[in-house]
Amino acid sequence: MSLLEQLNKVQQEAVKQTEGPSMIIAGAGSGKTRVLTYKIAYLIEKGVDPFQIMALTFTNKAAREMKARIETIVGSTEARNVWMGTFHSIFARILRMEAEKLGFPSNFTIYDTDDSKSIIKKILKEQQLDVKLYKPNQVLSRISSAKNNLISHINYNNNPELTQTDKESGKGKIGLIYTIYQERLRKASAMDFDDLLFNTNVLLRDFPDVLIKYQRRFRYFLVDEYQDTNYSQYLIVKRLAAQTENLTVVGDDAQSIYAFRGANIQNILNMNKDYPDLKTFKLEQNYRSTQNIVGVANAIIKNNKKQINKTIWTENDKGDKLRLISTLSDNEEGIRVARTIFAIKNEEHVKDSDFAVLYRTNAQSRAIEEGLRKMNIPYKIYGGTSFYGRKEIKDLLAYFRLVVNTDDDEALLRVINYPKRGIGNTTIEKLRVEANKLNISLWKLIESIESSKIVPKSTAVRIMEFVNMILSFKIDLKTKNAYELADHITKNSGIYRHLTNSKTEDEGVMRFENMEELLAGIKEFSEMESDEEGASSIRTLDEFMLDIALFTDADDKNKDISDSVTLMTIHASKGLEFPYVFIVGLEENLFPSLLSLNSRTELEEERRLFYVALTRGEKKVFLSYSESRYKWGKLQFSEPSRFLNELDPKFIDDQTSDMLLSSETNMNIKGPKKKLESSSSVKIINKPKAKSKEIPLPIKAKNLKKMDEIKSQNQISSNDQSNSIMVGMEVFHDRFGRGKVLTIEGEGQNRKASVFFNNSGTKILILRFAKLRILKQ
DNA sequence: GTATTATCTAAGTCT
DNA sequence: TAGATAATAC
Repeated sequence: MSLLEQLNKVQQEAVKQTEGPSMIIAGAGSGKTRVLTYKIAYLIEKGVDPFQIMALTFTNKAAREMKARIETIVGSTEARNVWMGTFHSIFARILRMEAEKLGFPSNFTIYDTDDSKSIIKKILKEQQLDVKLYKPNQVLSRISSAKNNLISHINYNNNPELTQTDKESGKGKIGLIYTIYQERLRKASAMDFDDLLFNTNVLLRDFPDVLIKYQRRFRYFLVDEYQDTNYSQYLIVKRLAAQTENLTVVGDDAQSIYAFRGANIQNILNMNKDYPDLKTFKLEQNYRSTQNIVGVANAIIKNNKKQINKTIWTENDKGDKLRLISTLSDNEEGIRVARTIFAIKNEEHVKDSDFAVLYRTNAQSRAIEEGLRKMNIPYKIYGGTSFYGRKEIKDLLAYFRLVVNTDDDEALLRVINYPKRGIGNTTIEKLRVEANKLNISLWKLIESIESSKIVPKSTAVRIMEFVNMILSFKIDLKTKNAYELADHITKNSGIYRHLTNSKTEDEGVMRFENMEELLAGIKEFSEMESDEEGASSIRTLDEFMLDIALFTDADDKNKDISDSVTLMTIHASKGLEFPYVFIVGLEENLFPSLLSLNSRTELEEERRLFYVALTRGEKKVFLSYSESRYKWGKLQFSEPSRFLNELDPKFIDDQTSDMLLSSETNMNIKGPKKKLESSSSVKIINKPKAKSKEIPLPIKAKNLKKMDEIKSQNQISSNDQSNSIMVGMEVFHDRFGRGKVLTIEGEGQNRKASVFFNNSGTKILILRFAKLRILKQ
């Protein structure tokens, strides 16, 4: 079978081991995804019904990619029937089908972290607890880890160990908060992320018939990134697979980086205890990276004590040594990264999308972004405030949520007075107190607000208008398609008018466009054919809302298409690969994080994180650190990361800037080291001074000053002809030779031309750097 | 009830 | 620095 021929020996054996429990320990870049997809394809070709296969991945993106790959092997009709997705999305789907058994409606809302946090804050207020002591994030993570270990609020309060710990830290009320929190979720017909897994366990534990149903339905289970599963996920898999034990888990203990979220590495280490006849396969050959990269990564991970013994090796080229970039400030770090990318692009003729910049924290993206913008290099950021995290998007989605599930208190509170309709804080507070007293959702209270005497009559009228509006939307839920209804809601709720009015300023324009983008997305969804069996012919808004809370930025399909540099956290980069990788911010207290230095386990997780980052690289890896960095608006000095000391010098090229620049750009950025150092050190010292000078200036003058700064920094070479180049001219480029200008874009610094060169095809050039000579006007 | 201003405090990673 | 919340004026 040709399928197997594309795999190495161990990979083949892993694929052919279809029956019974098996574990694949897959080193970084060893073709893990390949094995997983081929195994699924192999099962299907062997005659297994795709409906009987469940494949669990870590991200939606991974699921989508895997599905696409399987499609190319077995065809789309077969591939589409495999149940493939994240734990959260797959089990949300099952929970919706079985919801009433647990006392939930099938259209329950999934609360995201913001919703959860806002509930916690309200509870703290009601209970008059100190927000500084009970930090919402901490409370939430305590609750979350309880849930991930399947400790219900009842068990929590009955667990002396847990309650004792809370008391000792002065937070004895966490158990109570947990209880109230769960009540609120229940009242709102909502589940948070952890509940999706927790309640799946409850379902499979308390309803044997349901368990049997799914055990019969699914005969083959495959779990990707098994090292990052938590107890809750582990138990779901164990329960479902108990019947056939046709379970394949794939993972790499060296890449376990989600312990903070409850991931338990024991799940992988103890596999053979749960399954005595477990077959284990080790994939140790790396197909991704150069020998140098593999060598560095191996040396780094050796510093960790706990790990499964394995040796990653590669037949790939030796490759270049890893390069170290050292800068004086975070801004300079951004510029240096950008310049290096620019130089490599020119030198090696590679795409923007061949580059990734990886960092430990999202906050680091800004300096990098600035650098890239200055060099006109397109980039896309994954994570951070995602599209769905934007205020205007959340507001609009809140309307949709409320229409789907009127008990969704968080959604209601978001929109009851947005846009303003005269229902202010005092009223809302009254309603909340009353609803809590009656133990009902806000909607149930306001539905019959007229007959109660909670608020003055004029306010009650306004509330009724709101209620009727939502009800009028709800009528159309099953008759209109998602887009028609979404559009209708947007226009009739006042949101459309509100955003149109705010369009006068730059930020307003963006919000308006975001709204349009969301609607466009819903339109696309409405026109898509449903792949559910027996689904009705129209795709409705409640279908669209099903797992919208589970979508993240990384799932944005549009991002995959554009040719641009990728910026993301190392966590988000897991499973991905790029020819050129920059790992930035390698400084003590940043990477490893200050918060990880208390324990060996946490430090080892940071080191695994570094390992993951290194092993993303295919051809070249750059490591950068800065001697100072802005944190909380203040300049902080930093020392190089301890991880840099762990690097084996024989893999490292420690000549910083000069080596990085190609001859071509070198001409433009002549003597960069000296210039940069002096200019940036001046910048650091001057920063506070400049600031105090700036304060009295009116805003406009301040902006002008900033523009000047940017301009002067960007004045790398004053190329005289660059502005006189026009479409149609014949030009000469030092490297590409003779060419013809096809189009011109941008102004001044940003002026770009696409030029067709006789020898090397069409190139987009930034005129400021390209040094084109005009041959013929 | 709403708009504007002042003050506080937070940034660790994600479904 | 920036977003969230509290305080203040209208």
